[in-house]
Amino acid sequence: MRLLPEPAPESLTLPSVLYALGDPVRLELVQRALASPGLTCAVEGMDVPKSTLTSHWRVLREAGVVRMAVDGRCRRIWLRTDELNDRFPGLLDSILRLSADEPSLTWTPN
Amino acid sequence: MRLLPEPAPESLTLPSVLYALGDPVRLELVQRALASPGLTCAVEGMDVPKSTLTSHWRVLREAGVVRMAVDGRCRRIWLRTDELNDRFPGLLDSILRLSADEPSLTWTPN
DNA sequence: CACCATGGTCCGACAATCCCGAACTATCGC
DNA sequence: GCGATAGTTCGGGATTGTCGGACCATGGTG
Repeated sequence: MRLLPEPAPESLTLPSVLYALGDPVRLELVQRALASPGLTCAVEGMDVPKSTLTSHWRVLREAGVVRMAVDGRCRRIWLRTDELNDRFPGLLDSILRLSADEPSLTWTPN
Repeated sequence: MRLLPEPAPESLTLPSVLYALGDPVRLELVQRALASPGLTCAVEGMDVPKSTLTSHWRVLREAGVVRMAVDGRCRRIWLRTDELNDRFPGLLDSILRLSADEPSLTWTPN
C-alpha cells in the first residue's frame, strides 16, 4: 500500500486548504471521504468524468486534505482528519458540519 | 452611502465563500477588514496593483463575505460578520482565528 | 503465460479565468 | 474649471481548469 506524495502537516497552509475545499465537486468528494474512509477514486452519482476526478483528488491531496495510497489497481483515500485538526483546530469540523446539510453542487464555479 | 449589490444571506453558498477565502491576498484583505471596519479599498504594504485589488474585493463581495458602500470617492468595506455567522455558524470565526497567526502571503496560488 | 477487464493517470487541446497596465469615470477641494 | 484622488473598466497575455482519448499497471481467468 504505497503512499502517494503528500505535504507534511506543518507545511499545510490555510489558503491552499480553503482553496481546495472551495469547489462544490471537491467539497462533495470530501464529504464522501468522511462518510466512507478508505474509499476509492470513483464515486457514484456524480456526473464528473474520470480525468476530472483525478485532478480534483490531486488538488485535495496536494493541499493536504486527503491521503491516497495505491492498493492494487485502486487508490484508497482517507481524510487527513488528525493532521488537519492539529494544524487548523476546528476548521475541518465546522466546514464538514456545515457542508453536510448543504445541497451540494448547487453552486457552479463561475 | 449607496450600497453595492450583494447576495442575500440565504443565497450564500459554502463553496463560494471558501473559494473567496482560498486566496492569500483575499484572506489578508479579510483580515484587514476585520481589523479596521469601514476601511477603504486601498491597503498599505501589499504589493498588489489597484485593478487586481478591485477584482479581489469584488470576489469577496459577490461571495457575500464583505459589504461595500460608495462613500464619496471611496468605497467603505465591512465584513458581513452577522450574516456569515448566521448562515455558517462558527466558520468565519475559526478561519479568522487561524489566519490571524498565519504568516500571510506565503502560499502562492499554484 | 496470454489475454482481457478494470481503475486511474497522462497528454493535449480548447475554454475559462486571472492578473495587471493603461485609459477612464466620479468625486472632492480649491 | 482644474487638478488630485479613489476606483472601475477594458483588453490582452499568461495561467488554470475541463475532459476525451490514449496509455499504464494490476488482477483475474483460462
